[in-house]
Amino acid sequence: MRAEMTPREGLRCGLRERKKRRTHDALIRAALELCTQQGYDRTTIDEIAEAVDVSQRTFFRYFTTKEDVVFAVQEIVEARFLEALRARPAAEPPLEALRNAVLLAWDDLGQVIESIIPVELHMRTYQMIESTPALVAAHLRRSSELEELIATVIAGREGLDVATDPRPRIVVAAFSGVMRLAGRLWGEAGECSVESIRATTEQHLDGIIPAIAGEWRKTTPQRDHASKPPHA
Amino acid sequence: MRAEMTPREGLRCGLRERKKRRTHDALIRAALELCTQQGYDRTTIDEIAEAVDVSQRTFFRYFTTKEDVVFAVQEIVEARFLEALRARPAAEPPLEALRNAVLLAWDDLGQVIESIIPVELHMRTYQMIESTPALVAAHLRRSSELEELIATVIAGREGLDVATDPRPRIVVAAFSGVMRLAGRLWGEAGECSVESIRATTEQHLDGIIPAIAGEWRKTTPQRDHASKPPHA
DNA sequence: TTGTCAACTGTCAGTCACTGACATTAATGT
DNA sequence: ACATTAATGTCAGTGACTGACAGTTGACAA
Repeated sequence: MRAEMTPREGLRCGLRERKKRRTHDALIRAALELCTQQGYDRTTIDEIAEAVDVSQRTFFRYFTTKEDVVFAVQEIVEARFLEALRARPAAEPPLEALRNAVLLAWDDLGQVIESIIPVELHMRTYQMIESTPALVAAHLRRSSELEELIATVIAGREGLDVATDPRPRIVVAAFSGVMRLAGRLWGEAGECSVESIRATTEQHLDGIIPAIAGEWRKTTPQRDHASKPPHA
Repeated sequence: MRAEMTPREGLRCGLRERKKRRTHDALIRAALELCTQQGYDRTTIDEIAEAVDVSQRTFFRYFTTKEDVVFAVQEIVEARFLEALRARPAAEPPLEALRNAVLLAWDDLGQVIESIIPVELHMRTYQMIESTPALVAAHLRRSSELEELIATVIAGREGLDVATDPRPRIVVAAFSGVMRLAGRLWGEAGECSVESIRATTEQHLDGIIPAIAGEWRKTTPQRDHASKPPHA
């Protein structure tokens, strides 16, 4: 009985494992498809289970809550980000490493999740999350748990201990806050492409230092919003 | 039918209003007392309603969700903070204004909420929130809504528009992230006093700029954790 | 004071997320 | 082929929350 399940293991396993993985992914697909179409709270677990032709009870054996299935894919993306962060050269200062890791994670997001759901569905899911209060709450809580992991990685890079030095947690807190802001603005903009969220993310991350430094009245915003950069 | 209710209105009103306010406050007190004692999810709405001697249905006429009653007092504190922020001299740069406003808000917190519940109960509530996943989620969501208001105030101070300039939202995002971090660490520390949370808050806010600036290896942490400043 | 109106409340039935217990089915190793 | 074990289905139950309707009680005018 393991709720956790590294997506790319269980390849050399028996029929039982394959079947499990199939229903697992089918539940995700059905849930996201239904929820993005009719709305999260207008979609019942019974509907999702019925779409995959399993009992409601079985759904709850794969996902402990209704929210869980929505974030199943996010989990993979997060793992990817952490991986990218750990791979960053030690010379980069913390905020820069975070920035580069997250941009890299966006870049090869497609390959990672396409085997489970279409990327377009994942993007729609992201927007649904941002527009559903209950999911926003869950998303924020998950993010704050992720922050703890990130802070530990940053502390490791700098040879510090999160228990005695508050700085890792502080940068990560600032970083995560800005990440969420970017995600939210992207969701509101209605643009559904991976490029646009990448661009929004980059733009806001690069705005952190100037914004924190203060002295706004004597400087101009670090990016001109009227002239958007071309999508890479 | 108004769920919102400025706490200090309804003084010159009739018996009906007074009665309503009494049950409203009684529900808050009962809920917080029960939840902090036996835990949030081991406390049912029926229990709370029964403690105040009203029906479960009546509870839901005062608070739309079980979470709402937990955050009823927080709402007052938040309003207080916004008020303090608006009163900050225009000369202060954004982050400094935020810092000073939040510290002021902590200072006269006692007077504001003592009429509803004992401050000590409010502090215990804060810790309960931080140690209850469902409440952490709700708290984060509420905070993110508050962020939007704060960003507007900051933008107003600087003569900017949040729709065109991302900097207000960025500072606020960083600020809120750090605020939450401070609150969480305070909760884990077990210290239940107002002074200790004030001190933790101040310390972490003052760490933002140095932490963001990077170059950690060439500098020392801006505060020594071994020698705590005396409680004011 | 009394009667009418509107607001507040209680009761009841129902939905939905979620859980424990137990029986059933199906894959696995021998 | 058979015993073992994991996956699933069924069922009953809890707790948060909602709509509908009926009963009560303050407010206010006659």
